Amino acid sequence: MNTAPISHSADEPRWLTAEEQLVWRSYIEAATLLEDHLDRQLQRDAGMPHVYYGLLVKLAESPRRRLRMTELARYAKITRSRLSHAIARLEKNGWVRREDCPSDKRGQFAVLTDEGHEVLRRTAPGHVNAVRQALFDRLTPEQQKSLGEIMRIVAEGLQPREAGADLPWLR
Amino acid sequence: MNTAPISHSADEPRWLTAEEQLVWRSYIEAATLLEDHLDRQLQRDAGMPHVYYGLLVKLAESPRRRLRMTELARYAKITRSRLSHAIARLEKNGWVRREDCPSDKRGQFAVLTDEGHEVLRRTAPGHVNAVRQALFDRLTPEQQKSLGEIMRIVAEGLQPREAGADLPWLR
DNA sequence: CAAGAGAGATTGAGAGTTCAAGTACTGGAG
DNA sequence: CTCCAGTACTTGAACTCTCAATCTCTCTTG
Repeated sequence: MNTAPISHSADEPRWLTAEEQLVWRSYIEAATLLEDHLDRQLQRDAGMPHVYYGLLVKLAESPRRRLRMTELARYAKITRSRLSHAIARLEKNGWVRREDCPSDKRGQFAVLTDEGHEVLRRTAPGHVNAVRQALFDRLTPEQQKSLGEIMRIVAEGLQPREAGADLPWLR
Repeated sequence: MNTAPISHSADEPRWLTAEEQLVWRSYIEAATLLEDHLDRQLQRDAGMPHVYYGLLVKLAESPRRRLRMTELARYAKITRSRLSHAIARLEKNGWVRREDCPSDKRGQFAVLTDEGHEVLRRTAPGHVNAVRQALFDRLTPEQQKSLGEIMRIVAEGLQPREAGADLPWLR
């Protein structure tokens, strides 16, 4: 049975094939479910959404537990605006503190407080466990490796671009 | 050099290995960047976030372009509450209309309007293009296949569970 | 058939995110 | 030194999402 010819004329979009649609659908579903799952887990056990938790982790891994706002935003792949709001909230919780940058009066450091570090220490095991259960425990080593490669490629493709706008790294 | 033995005692959490951390990091980054990218693309070109677009697509694919609220929520992997708010917004735009279910007075159908269908027709090419550019064009056929399998597994693992709470399918 | 458990959907308030605009400062060109 | 384009960060408003009710209706059970 011949269906319409696959002519990729200039304005005829290249629709997703049936297989591609399945892949895409699976991706969307898993990504949605996973993010929701982790958000719930962390909201319940640590009192913050997944993104916020990630910010604390980045800070904990940084020298002197501090990072410039822009840098932290870049690492976390979020906008500066979003980060400002997030840090404001975390500051209210006493988990992060802001500090002026001595060498650049415009600059701010986000600094993980001892209290913030303690929250991480207490909740990290539960979180790792959730990630394992949802992802790693279900995949073969080959699949894990493959997933890493794939996501690295995708992330790279959407990354930095040259500077510009409010989001040097986004678009 | 011997580091601490890898004893998985009951309360000692199984931390992620270095490789696992890299995979997880890549996943988070790619997922964040991708969702943001598509949200921007669709907000700009179609005037709605990615999730809302997905809702219209599901409706368009359904018989008589309609779906019960709960069913639509289940397909889209979101809570009923979220869906209610979303449909309210889409209704304001004139892209969706609600209809009572004749056989169950509690039930509601979300129905795609002609206007809604037209929005999809107009914006689908650009969206498919964005998805291709960000994902499919960068992956080999094997990687695409692999990604599909992986995400299917993950989604399945977080899926339904038995009935209960507000989210029969989410935990 | 009355009672009550449970399903289907919505609501409102609080929390988080986006977008566009604003403030404060830096660094290089003239 | 002065300008000023560009960088660093914040802000407020509009929008979206979550969570805990709430409301209506269905269905089972005694």
